[in-house]
Amino acid sequence: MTKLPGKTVERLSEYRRTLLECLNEKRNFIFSHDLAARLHITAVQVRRDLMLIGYSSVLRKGYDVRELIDTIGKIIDSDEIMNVAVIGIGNLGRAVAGYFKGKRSKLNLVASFDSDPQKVNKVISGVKCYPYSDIEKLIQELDIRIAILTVPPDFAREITEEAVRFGVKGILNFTTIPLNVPSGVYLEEYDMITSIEKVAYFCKE
Amino acid sequence: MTKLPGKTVERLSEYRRTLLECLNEKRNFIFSHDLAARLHITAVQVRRDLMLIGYSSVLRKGYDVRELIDTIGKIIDSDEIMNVAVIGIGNLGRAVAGYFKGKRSKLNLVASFDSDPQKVNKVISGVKCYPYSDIEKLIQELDIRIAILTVPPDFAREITEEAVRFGVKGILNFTTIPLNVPSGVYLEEYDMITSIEKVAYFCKE
DNA sequence: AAATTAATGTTATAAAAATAACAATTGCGC
DNA sequence: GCGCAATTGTTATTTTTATAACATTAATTT
Repeated sequence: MTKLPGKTVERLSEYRRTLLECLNEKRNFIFSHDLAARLHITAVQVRRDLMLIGYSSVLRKGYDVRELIDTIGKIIDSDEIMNVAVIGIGNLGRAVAGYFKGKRSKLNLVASFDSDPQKVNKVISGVKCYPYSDIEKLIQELDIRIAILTVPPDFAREITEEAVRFGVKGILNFTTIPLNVPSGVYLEEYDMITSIEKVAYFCKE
Repeated sequence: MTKLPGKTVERLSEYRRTLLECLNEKRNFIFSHDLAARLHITAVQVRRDLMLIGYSSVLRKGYDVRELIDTIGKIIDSDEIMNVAVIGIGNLGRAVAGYFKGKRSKLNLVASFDSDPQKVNKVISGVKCYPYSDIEKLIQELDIRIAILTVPPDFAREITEEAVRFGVKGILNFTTIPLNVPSGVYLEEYDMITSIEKVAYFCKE
């Protein structure tokens, strides 16, 4: 299938998590407008996204929750497990690592990296921390495909360059340093300061 | 001035930080294409954004860095200092609080809140932590306008409801719980899990 | 069983955002 | 001064994203 719009992918991720909550509540069917209401979007948006992934419900009693979870998984998950590393295990790195704990999914957090000798070789937030000098070896041995970058700004560029060189295919950049990566590597940037300043702008006056 | 597009506001925040770096490097003028290159966007995008804020350089030796910093400030900053609180001072809350440290800007981090008695009444990541029971009093006394929400998911809804009731005007939601707020309150949601799953989707195959 | 209701999938339209096109201005070299 | 190159500000176009419109289908009511 040709690649979906970025925004649709984001929402599919949200739909799935909402649907998993539904299962917890023993809800096996859900209408488009219910799903929409939980996420504060419109029912049309939901139906349009599901159209794009080719899902359709036979019944008119809403979507089959389990079935939809599976369908979304087939679209947005990779076939095999994809390994992830957190680079920089400070406060932010630990927060991110925490999200993986106890979750079984296609995304597997297999390592973290840090320069601090106090952290190296310890298990932090559920994942073992390695020194930066091991990055080459471990990206290859553990088949790490995704790097989550939570290092201090000054390290961001060189660490990225290494990670990409040794085979990482996707980067989620939480540093304030804009990165550039070769084509074939997907980069998603998230800048907290920008988000905070945006909130400030839109709530002033 | 009528409100700018959200994406433009985000970029203005990034422009300003890049320009501040320029000042550190003793660069007093910068071309649109230089600024663009540093952020990995196009020069046209830069010029269009600056057009929207009505900035224009008289010289053809690039933009006056200092002047542009000021101009952007006039647009995206509020007139008076705006006070901010971090709600939930776990790993993520501390990471966010850390960004404010030592930065003098129109955004002032004045408090954090947490339920943990170990944290309450201590200074953590440069900001004093208060118990949730003080939220009403402190939002009013300290004139807190912006809340950054980094609490465990189960608390998100009720804390938000309180914060809004007591006068908060902007919320940056880092929890995975979708919030809804009355009109007049600006809400920006950021979902790390979604970002990670998005990276996984776009870098597979 | 026909009419009504409620939900869906899809096409059409609108709004937002990014990109391209281009005229206008300035600095510079000659 | 004059022409050339570089850079800008702005309008026009394209692309992306969201919303609206609507025909269709299954359940429900009468």
